[in-house]
Amino acid sequence: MVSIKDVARHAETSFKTVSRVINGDTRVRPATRERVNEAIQALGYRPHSGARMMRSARSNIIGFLSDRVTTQPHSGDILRGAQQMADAHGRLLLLFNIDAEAGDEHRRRAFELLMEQRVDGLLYACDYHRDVELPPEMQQLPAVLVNGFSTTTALPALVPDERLAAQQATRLLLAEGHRHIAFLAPNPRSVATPLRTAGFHDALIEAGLEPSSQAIITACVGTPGGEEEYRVESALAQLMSAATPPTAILCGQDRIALQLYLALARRGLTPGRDLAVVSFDDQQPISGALTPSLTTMALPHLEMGRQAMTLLLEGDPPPGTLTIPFSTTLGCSHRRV
Amino acid sequence: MVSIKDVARHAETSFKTVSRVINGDTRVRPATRERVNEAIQALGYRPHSGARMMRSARSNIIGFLSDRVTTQPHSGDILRGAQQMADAHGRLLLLFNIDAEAGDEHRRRAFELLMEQRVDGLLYACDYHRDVELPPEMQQLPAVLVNGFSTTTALPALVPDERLAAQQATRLLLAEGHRHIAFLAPNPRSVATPLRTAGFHDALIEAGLEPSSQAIITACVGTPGGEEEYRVESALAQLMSAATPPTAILCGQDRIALQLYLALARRGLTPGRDLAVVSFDDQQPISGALTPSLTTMALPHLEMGRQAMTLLLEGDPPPGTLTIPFSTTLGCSHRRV
DNA sequence: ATCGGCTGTGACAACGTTGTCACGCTACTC
DNA sequence: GAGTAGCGTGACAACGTTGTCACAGCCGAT
Repeated sequence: MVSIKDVARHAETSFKTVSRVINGDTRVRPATRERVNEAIQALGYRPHSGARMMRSARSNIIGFLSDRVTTQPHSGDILRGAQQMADAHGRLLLLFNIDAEAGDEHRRRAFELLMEQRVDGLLYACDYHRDVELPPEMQQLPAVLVNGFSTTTALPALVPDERLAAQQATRLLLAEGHRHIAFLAPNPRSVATPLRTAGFHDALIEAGLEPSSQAIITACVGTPGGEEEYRVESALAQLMSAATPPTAILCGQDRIALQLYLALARRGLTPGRDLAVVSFDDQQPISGALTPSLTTMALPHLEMGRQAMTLLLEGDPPPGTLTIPFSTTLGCSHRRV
Repeated sequence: MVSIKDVARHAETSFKTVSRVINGDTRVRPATRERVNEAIQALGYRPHSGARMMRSARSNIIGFLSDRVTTQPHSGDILRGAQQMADAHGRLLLLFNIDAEAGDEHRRRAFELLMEQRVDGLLYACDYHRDVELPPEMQQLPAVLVNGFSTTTALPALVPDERLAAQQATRLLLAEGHRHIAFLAPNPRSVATPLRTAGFHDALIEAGLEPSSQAIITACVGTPGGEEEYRVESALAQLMSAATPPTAILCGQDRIALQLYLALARRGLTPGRDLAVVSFDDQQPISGALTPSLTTMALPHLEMGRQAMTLLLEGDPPPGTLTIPFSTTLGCSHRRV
């Protein structure tokens, strides 16, 4: 491998001057600088990050520890956002993904390996919004938690603003004139569920409606096997047979919306025409394929990844949880009946 | 930061002996080894990868250059698989994701940055199965291409076996007794489309059927805007109004299957009961939410990631393209009418 | 003419680690 | 009892880079 000394020899100067050129030191005569740059080109010289690291005690590498990320579809957007901002700051991302099956000691080892690489900071990303128990040693370096929060550690954390999103989604339906809105709630064990329910309530109260008069049905439950089971067909049957059936349905997840689309189709009903539908998540494979197009609150995964990295690199992030708003993906499904 | 010399001082030995202990050299007296290990624990010593790198000219890091991976849902499984095997071999993954918007010079820079980190090898992952133009400098180090192939470079490559998968999927339907099978083909501009079509033909011929008598309809076309447009509703109408309507439909993509489910529901038809349906990809958000459960040929993304990394680390992979079989996700939708 | 400061350059040490070589000690062979 | 082999250990150099310091040459101010 060609080193800085080879370049110096080729450019007929000292290797120190080459170092200066590489690091943009202004105190190099233009002619010398030119010679050095030519030599670098000619020899295909690449600075050795290891040696740099040793001298400067910085690696320009950020560790990305992901807790089952990429298991859930599209949560990889966190990674993508983080990568974008890391790149913008001239950093690289060292990835370590912990699979669901892996135990705590695996996570500890992952952390250890990243530390050996002398990463300058750490992002810890969760696959879905949840409370995560972090090993205390994680406080040894600047770290930001993404898509999760930690009650045991005082780390800055970024989570999606579930409550606000639910409020916004409900407002969309209220603005279309709906007064009977049902909520098909996701898995009650999910952190997001009570928050989305609360946001639903917020909007109703704001509109002068009585939350208790609106139907909330749990449409997804976890099975003992860890799988999730959906009960949308029966929920819809229950809703439609009520004294005053809803004219709009807020789905707690795109998967629920998908099932609702199917259940409606079986009844000869079309979302956005016979019944308004709004959903959460904006999972592309679903939201991009449903017709009529689904109006859904898009999880800000990309944005969280970007902001987390920015926070880590620019800010001196205060401990505490920051909420990031969803964005609204407007389709036709929420339109006025 | 605590160094090897601090450990040596604490263990009352030379720093060289500490180095031996760390590197598992057997020629260290057990008592000494014990002392050293205690010192390492006590001081929280972590070897400095940069220094190691400099001495050994190896980084134990594999570069993962991804061409828009994580843009497509679930292609992140390639990353996950690669990570699994890298970990199993004691390597770390340095990620660089190139977004769709980015130009060629961005990719070149990404490569350059990975080289500066002295990665021991490189995985180049595509978001979907396609031909990819690679910069020639990529041949400077061991590299494997995943989910794509390169006609301009002689690199080992791994791609999903589209043709075989289509044949297997079709066989499933034939085994259920179907003799009239339609194929709703994906975007004709996709590399997978002709291969899946060929596999469909293979199975028909194998079963003594005349391919030309089976309907093939393109159900997805690219729009000038880069988006994809689905035409499943009209395709189904066309199929069902034919003289001999199909009793089974092979969908070229899960997204098509999703639309087919909806179109069938509108007609009061149920997949797996009134009409057999088999699909490709196994995109979790769709395949996990459709009822009746979808029978679909699962893209071997995880497996490709694993094998690519294994090839890179263990084998001396020969140039050329290797095909990896899909796995079959059995649902109810392919069942006998 | 002398001095002080600025500019461009280079010599040298240091970062933390591993490879090479050599040393002293023990245990075995003849 | 001398020679030899091997084991455990340490001294030292080297990896490629940057930080510190010094020096030579030039300029303008005194």
